[in-house]
Amino acid sequence: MEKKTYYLTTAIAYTSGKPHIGNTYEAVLADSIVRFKRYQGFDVRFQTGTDEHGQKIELKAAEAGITPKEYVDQVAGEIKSIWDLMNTSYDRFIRTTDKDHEKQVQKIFRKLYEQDDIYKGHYEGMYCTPCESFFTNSQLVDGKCPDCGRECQPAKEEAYFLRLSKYTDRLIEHINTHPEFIQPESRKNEMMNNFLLPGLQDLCVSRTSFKWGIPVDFDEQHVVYVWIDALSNYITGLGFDLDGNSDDLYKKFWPADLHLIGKDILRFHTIYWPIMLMALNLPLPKQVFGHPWLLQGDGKMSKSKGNVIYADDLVSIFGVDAVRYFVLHEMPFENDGIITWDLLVERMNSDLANTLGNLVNRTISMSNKYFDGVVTNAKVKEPVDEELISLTLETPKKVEEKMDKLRIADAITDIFVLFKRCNKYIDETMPWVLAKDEEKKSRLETVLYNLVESISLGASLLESFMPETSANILAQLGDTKRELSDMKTYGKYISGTKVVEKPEILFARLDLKEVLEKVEALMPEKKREEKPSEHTEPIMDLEAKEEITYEDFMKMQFQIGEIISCEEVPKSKKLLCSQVKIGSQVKQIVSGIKQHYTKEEMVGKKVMVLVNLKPAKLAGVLSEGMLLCAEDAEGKLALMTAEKPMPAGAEIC
RNA sequence: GGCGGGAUAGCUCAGUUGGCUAGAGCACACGGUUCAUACCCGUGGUGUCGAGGGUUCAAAUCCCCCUCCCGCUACCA
Repeated sequence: MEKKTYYLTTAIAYTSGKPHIGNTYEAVLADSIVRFKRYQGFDVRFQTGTDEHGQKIELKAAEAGITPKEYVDQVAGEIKSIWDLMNTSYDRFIRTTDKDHEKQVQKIFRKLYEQDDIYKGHYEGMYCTPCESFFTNSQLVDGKCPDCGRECQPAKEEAYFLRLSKYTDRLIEHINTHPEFIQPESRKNEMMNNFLLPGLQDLCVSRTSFKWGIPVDFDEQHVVYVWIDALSNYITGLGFDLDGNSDDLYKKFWPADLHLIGKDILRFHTIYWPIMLMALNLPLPKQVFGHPWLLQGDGKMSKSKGNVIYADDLVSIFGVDAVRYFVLHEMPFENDGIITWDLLVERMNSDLANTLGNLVNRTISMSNKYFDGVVTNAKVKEPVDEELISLTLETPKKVEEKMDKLRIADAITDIFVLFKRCNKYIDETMPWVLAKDEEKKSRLETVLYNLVESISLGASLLESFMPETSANILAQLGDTKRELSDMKTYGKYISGTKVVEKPEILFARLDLKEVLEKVEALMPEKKREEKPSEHTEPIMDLEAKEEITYEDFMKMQFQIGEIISCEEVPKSKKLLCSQVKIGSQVKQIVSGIKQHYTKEEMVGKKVMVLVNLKPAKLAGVLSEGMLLCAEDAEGKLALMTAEKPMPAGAEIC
C-alpha cells in the first residue's frame, strides 16, 4: 500500500541577519510536526530555507564591503547551522538564490505576463527602503513607514502588477468552502473582512530600484519582487517545472499539506499565493497556519535593547532538547507565548530535571541496585498496576489526537502526565519496601518492569519533540524506539534486558542566579558587538527630494508657537490636540505624537509650527497647522524648539 | 472608526453542546517517604469566574450594556 504523503513547509527566513529564538521556534515547531507525521507512517517532505533577495540585502552587503551573494552565503550558512543545531530534520533547505529556483521563477513570471495576469504599469507612492515597500500617502503613519516607522521617500517606478481582482471571487469561494484553509480561524475573518471583501488592489511584483533579485528575463530593467520569488519556493523546491517536466517529487507532494508561517505573513500566504497558484492553474495548499509569536518577558526582543535571545545561546546554557521543549511547551495555540529566564529555569528544573530526569534516574538506579540492571517481567500483578497500564496505553492516542489538531504543547503535556504517573506509581508500590522481603522479589521485578515499559513507551513518543533525549533514555533502558503500532499492548519491552549500569543525568538542575550570571556574560558581548553602529552617533541618509526654488520655500510660513493647552483626541491612538499660541492668535493643531509626549509634557513648550498649511480634519478634529518634529531611525520623535528663548509668533526663516 | 479575540486561584492558563461543592501546572504551607538530580507522593487555602443587568429550575458557559487589554484594518498635515 502506498504511504500517505505529507508535505510541510516553513516560511523561508530572510537573510538579513541572524535569526532569533522566535524564528527558530517555527523551525522546531515544524520539525516536531513532521517527525510525528513520519512516526504515524506518512511519507513526509519537510522544506525550509532562506529568502535571499532584495534591496535590504544589497545594502547590507555593500556596508560589509562584500557582494550580495557572499553576504547571503554567510547568513544562510548561519541560519542553516542553527536549524541543524536544533536538530530540524528538513529534507530540503532551499535558497532563493538556488539556480533551479531562479529559473522557474523567471518562467512563472513570464507565463503570467503572457497570459495577461501580469501587466506593466507604474507605481507611485512613498517608499520605505528597509522594508522595500511602497505605501500610499494614506497608509503612512505620521508620514512614516507603517511597518517600521522609518522615513519614506516619494518614489515612482515602472513596475509589473499581478491582477488580483480577477481571482478574488474564486478565492473567497475557496476559503468559504474550505474552513480549515486558514488557521487559526480567527485569522480567516481578518483576511476576509480587511482585504477580500473590500476588494483587492493589484499587487506590484517587480522592482527597478535595486538589482539584487531574479531578473525579469524579458525586461532587464526589472527584478522579480519578493512575492513571486519567495512564495514560489514551495513548488520549485519540489522540482516543479512550468513546462510540464516537473520532478516526481512535485507530483508526489504538491499540494502542500501545511504551510507553517508566522501570523504576520498570513496575508501573503492566504491571498497572494493562492491567487498566483490559481493563475498558474495549480492546486492550492491544503492549510496555512499562522502561528503566534514567541516574546520575551520584558517586551518584544529587539537588537537595540540588547535583549535578543538567540537559539545557540540558549542551547549553550540549557541544551538542545531543553530549548526545543521550552519553545514548544510555552507556545499556546493562538496567543503569543512569553519567555523569561525565570520561566526557563523553572521548566528546566521542575519538568525536565525533576519529573523526567529524576524518574529515569531512580528507575535505573533501582534496577541496578536490586537486580544488577536486569529487568524481568515476572508478571506478578496487583490492582495498583492497572491505572499505570491503562494510562500508558491511552497516551499514544491522546498524543495523536492533539497532534492532528496541531496542539503541540498539549501533546507534550500528555506525555509528561504519563511520566508523572510513573513517579506516583513508585510511591504507591514502594520498591524499597519490597526489596526487604525476599518473597516479594517477583513483585519487585514486575514493578520495575512496568516502570521501564511505561518510560520506554513515553520516551518513544517524546522523539518528535526531544529526539536526543528520547534516544538517550531508550539507550539507557537498553531499548529502541517503539513504533506507534506497537503501543496497543502492554509488555513489549523484552524481559531480561539489562539497563545501563550508571544512569546518566538527563537534565541537571539549574540555579536561577547562576543562569542569570551566564546570561549577563553573554549579553554584554552582544552589546559590544552592536555598539559600533549604535553608539558612533548614528547618521541617517535620506533619499534626496526634488530641488525646490527659494520661492517654493518662501511659500511656507514657520513660526514659534507656544502650546498653551493640550488634550487627547478621543477615539484615536496617536493624536494629541494642542491649542497653540502664535502671536496674538491661537491655532488648534492635531499631531500624531501621543506615543512620544504626554499632554502634560506638551503644555508650555515653544515649538516650530508650519502655520499656513491648509486646515484639515483628523479623526474628526480640525487641525490648522503642523508641529514639526525630528525623527530618528526608530521612529522616535522630538519636537523642534528654539535654541534660545523666543516669543510665541517669532518667525522662523 | 470597522472587524475579530480576550478578561477565571500569587503566576501561566484549561473549562467541550449552560448542570452536581469551578479545574491543571508552577509557586506557597503542612504531612509522608528515601530508590533518586534535597527528589517523589499526599493534603490545603483564598478565587465577587472584569463591572452591571437579563433569560433559566440552573450560567464562567446564552443575551444586553459598560470598562480594560490584544490582533488585523482604516484615518492620523
